[in-house]
Amino acid sequence: METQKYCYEYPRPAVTTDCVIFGFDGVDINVLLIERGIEPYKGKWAFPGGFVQMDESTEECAKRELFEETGIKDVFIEQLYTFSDVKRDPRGRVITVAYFALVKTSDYQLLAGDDAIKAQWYKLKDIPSLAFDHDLILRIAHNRIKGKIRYQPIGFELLDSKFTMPQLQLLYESILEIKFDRRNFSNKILKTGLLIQLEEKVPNVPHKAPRYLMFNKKKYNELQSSGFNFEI
Amino acid sequence: METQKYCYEYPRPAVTTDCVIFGFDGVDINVLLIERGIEPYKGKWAFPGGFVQMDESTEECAKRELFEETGIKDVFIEQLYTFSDVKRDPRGRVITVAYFALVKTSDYQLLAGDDAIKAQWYKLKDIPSLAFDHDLILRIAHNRIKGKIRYQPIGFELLDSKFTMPQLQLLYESILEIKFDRRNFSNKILKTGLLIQLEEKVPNVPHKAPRYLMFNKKKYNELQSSGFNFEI
DNA sequence: CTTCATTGTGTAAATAAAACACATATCACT
DNA sequence: AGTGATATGTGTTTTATTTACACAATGAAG
Repeated sequence: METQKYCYEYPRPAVTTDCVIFGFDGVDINVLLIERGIEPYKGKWAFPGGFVQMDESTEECAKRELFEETGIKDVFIEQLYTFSDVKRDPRGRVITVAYFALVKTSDYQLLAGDDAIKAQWYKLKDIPSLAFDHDLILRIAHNRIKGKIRYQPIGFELLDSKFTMPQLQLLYESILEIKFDRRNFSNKILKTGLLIQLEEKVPNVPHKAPRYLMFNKKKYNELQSSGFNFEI
Repeated sequence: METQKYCYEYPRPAVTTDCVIFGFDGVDINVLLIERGIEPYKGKWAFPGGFVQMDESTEECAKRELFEETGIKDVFIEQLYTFSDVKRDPRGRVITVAYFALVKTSDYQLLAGDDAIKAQWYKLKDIPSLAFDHDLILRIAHNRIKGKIRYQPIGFELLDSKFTMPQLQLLYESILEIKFDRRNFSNKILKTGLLIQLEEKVPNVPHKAPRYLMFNKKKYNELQSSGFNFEI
């Protein structure tokens, strides 16, 4: 065929990347999905992603596709897992290297929806059945951030620079899907010495107002380089 | 060219797998390496691995190549990481999915060395500089087993089915590169209920003989399915 | 000035981890 | 047979961490 111009001695699988972007909106954990405009799985939702080019690493590919399909850039992504089931893509042999990230939804503006590609945040608990093996990928990605958030203070980056203890607790609870005792959670977090307590309080609430807190990133970096380990 | 018979509309990277097999010989941690017989890196040592075929997953490929190059089979391997640097292979664009495993060297017989391919165990501390980016892959794999051994009882599988408490402690200490208090280590391990204590003792030692122990795999599976978490 | 909802700050009890001591088994040597 | 050297088996005590739990204080609404 005329268009089949890249030829090799042995057959090669196609290689794609996919991005599982978790976004916290202050209340819920969301996942960034794309509505597929073409077959296979036309009309179904899937993770942003696409084919790896010859001059880019898989990580660069994941970031590029994420930007092209959703308008989101400058995200710190991490490799999740490589999915290589022979039958995972009906188009043929496709291996995908999946990446994940955890961001604050308000930091990013999604592409307008009138495009061929429609990008949208879905609440984690409302995710529909996805294209390809993306249900599996999502489950593995969610497990990964559950493990990660307990040992790295990534949680703080999902809130505004000023936040409250109840907000922080809600965030941890919604990712880990467990409940903490309010008093124990507060004690444990404060004991790390990584939070700066401001005098300012949340205005206009019909009850005792919580104080604002800030994450002490400088202190965290110091502690980290002296062998300290964060843990919730 | 006549042999270039697999053609695609867009260029595709080649996909390979590599296996980092750690082997415990009762004293040291070893790594299984292959001496390369052809360019590039001819004469250098590298991990067993090779090109993914169209009818196999990357995991199946890793196991197949491991068997073909070393004679080792029936190993439980786990995915480590996918390396995709554009320049990581001088032959062209090659993405590799790396796997790792931790085994007992005495369980496996390596292929005879008169073959084109020479497979050999190297002590972890005596590893030479490796082909491709395999130094990097090794470093990442070693960090992974350090983390893994604390949360999964993989250590037990590196010893004979009958082993002693001092042997087990030595194994943990050599992988983790830390020392445990003999009595606390023993208490903690026994408290899990995962060890069966035999009456039989080690013969011909010039001191009080330790009893043999066995790992209670059945009980571990039961506990695991009811949500128990192993931790050292 | 009372009510409601929610925050701030503990303390006591339970559990887990770390530090520590003595009796015992086996071989080698006298 | 007795003694010494070496390493195991089995605790207890002390310390630190985690969990459970209670009451006073704040700010808006009625």
